[in-house]
Amino acid sequence: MTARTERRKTSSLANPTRSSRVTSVEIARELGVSQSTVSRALSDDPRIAQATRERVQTLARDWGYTPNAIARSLITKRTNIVGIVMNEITSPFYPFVLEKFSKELHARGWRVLLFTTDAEHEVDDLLPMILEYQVDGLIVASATLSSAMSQELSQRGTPLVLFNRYTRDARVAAVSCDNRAGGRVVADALLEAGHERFAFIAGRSDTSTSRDREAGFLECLLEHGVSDVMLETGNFSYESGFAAADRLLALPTAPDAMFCANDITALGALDAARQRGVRVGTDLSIVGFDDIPAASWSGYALATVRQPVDAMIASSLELLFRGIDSAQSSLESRFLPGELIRRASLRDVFSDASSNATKRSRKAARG
Amino acid sequence: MTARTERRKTSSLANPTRSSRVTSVEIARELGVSQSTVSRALSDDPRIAQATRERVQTLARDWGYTPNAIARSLITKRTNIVGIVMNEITSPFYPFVLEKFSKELHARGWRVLLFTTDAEHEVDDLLPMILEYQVDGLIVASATLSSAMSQELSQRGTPLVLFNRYTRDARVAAVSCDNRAGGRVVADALLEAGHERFAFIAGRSDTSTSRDREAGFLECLLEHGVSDVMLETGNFSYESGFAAADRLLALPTAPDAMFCANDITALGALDAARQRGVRVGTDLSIVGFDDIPAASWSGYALATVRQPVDAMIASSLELLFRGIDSAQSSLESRFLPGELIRRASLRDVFSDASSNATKRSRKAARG
DNA sequence: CTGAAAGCGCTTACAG
DNA sequence: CTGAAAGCGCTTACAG
Repeated sequence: MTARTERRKTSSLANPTRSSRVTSVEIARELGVSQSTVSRALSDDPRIAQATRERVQTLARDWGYTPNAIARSLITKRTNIVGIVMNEITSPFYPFVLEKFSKELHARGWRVLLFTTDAEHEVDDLLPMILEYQVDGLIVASATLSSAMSQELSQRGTPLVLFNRYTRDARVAAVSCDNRAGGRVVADALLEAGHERFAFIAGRSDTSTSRDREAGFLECLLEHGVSDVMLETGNFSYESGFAAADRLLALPTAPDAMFCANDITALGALDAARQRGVRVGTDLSIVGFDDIPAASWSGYALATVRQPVDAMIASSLELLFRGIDSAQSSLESRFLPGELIRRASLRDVFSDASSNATKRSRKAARG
Repeated sequence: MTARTERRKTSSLANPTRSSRVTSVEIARELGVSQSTVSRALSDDPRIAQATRERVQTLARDWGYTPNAIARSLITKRTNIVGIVMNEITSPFYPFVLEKFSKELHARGWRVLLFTTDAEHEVDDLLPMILEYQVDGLIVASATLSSAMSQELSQRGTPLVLFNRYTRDARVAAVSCDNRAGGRVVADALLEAGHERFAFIAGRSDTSTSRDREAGFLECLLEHGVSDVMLETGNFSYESGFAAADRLLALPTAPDAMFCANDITALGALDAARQRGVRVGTDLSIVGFDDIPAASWSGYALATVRQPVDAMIASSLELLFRGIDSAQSSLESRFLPGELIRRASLRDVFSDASSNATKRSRKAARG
């Protein structure tokens, strides 16, 4: 009792003269045991005597001992660090992705080393610095790397998962929203609402997300006999959506339905329409993609395709950890379906504006 | 020439039988030099002969050698890792903060270990896991930690900088937007525009940001004889801003000027006003805080106080690195001034609605 | 200009 | 149940 009280007095907080970082050797010396015993006691090795374990753990707590993960990593050859490379982190959708990855990984005892890029193909250049830190796995979100680099990773036994990107290379694991199917769902909904003049406002054309959403949209329209779709190109920004919609609505035969490559673009389009006095949700339907918070703001009420973020994260981590645990990566590409969220910017099927005739013919065509 | 060609053939990419991670020892063995020489050649030690340096560097490149930063960290007692703890990472302002910290740190050769929280005071619990990884410095954004924990950090010699928070504790470095001054600037602008019935919509009341913005606002109004300010409490969300503004505008004597604790709240308030047919920027001025991208969208044109993000980041890193380089933290609190961004949601001083009489009396009072 | 050696702080067979 | 020892992959005095 007295002894313990005394030890508490020499705790790192109370005794600034002691070395600022306690090591297991110091604990061992103080207790007259070996350093191995300290290590084992702290990792709850069952072979250590109950009494010893308690003495060690108590002193460790009192002295504010923190195990050195760097030293541990060196000997175990495992850092418990996952690298996350994130492109366009400031685009509204990705902070949620990052937060969820971070939460999930922390909950499982993993740490996140973060790298940000603002160009899709910067990843290759970042890779050396990432690898220096011996990450046990790597997630690349909204960007890709060369196949030389992904080979380098598999060489080293560092699993990689692409998030919202994929490659033709079958040796890369990837999880993505099914953007093509999402585009189809939107086309279906717009056709069902009786629309006839369609437009697509693209994001950056070098992204598979935008291209696949467009492809699915056009493909489905074509299957329903619509081959003439107005195309505008934006860059995923509000301003580009605004400008593109403005150009479209100035046309002699303006579209009555717009699908935008992402929500931000759609919000810009929506404001452009409003500013021109076009009644969104009646004269014009606008649908976005992502379901960012602003889409559900009552000022917008933007219909959109919600990305299944939670499932995408879970899937990514499953693939990643399968690679980490088994040394044998499982190189699937997974495409998870988005969900159409109907809001006021999408004309209702039963509204006056969508003629009953049109509706019936669609139903017949489908049935 | 032949020799070099041959070596290239044994590169890690071409030779899958070799160990997946090359070490300096393997390079040394291959070249018949000591491991110390390899280490020195790779770090461009001037004492190494030019020829040796080149042989080493060439083989390292060909074999895809990546130095092990974990091993280096262990011996140098420096990880070159900065921990960033970020609260409310999905609030639109913080992704920009994180991106800039990340960019700046990478540019200087530092890495970022990311931790996210969704409660202000979670940081204490995270600290042990952060410290295990021997971060050389710690940035805590939009959250605080107990003084026991900040003492623990200074004990260990790990510099800490609070971002957008501060403590009474003079032993903690902190960089924040001058929220109080920002609140004053808004009060000034609203008074100048001739407003008379003021409201403040708070964010979470446990945050210094919201409290300081409110304090500056009320203080300045009081100095100009306005003591009766309507107060509503939100939680920094769009919905809470919408609801609060809706309540305010339902009052018999509704406010003609609203200051909101952040932009998101203000956007909600703005939409609530519109929905009630209130002409924002004429009958009612609304001012936010942050200057997130949506504030400048033409659909909103929200006046706001722009946080000087770049300067805040630069300042934080300056304090952090001063602590890292000198082992003697410099424990300043810095408050950087925000800038009022006038947009359409703020009634113009010279508009009809702000009576000349009012304007003159303000000017006289100030002159 | 180069090498042999110590050592960072741990984990983990191996031996008792 | 515990300890002595090896070793992870580097950096860096120290010596020549």
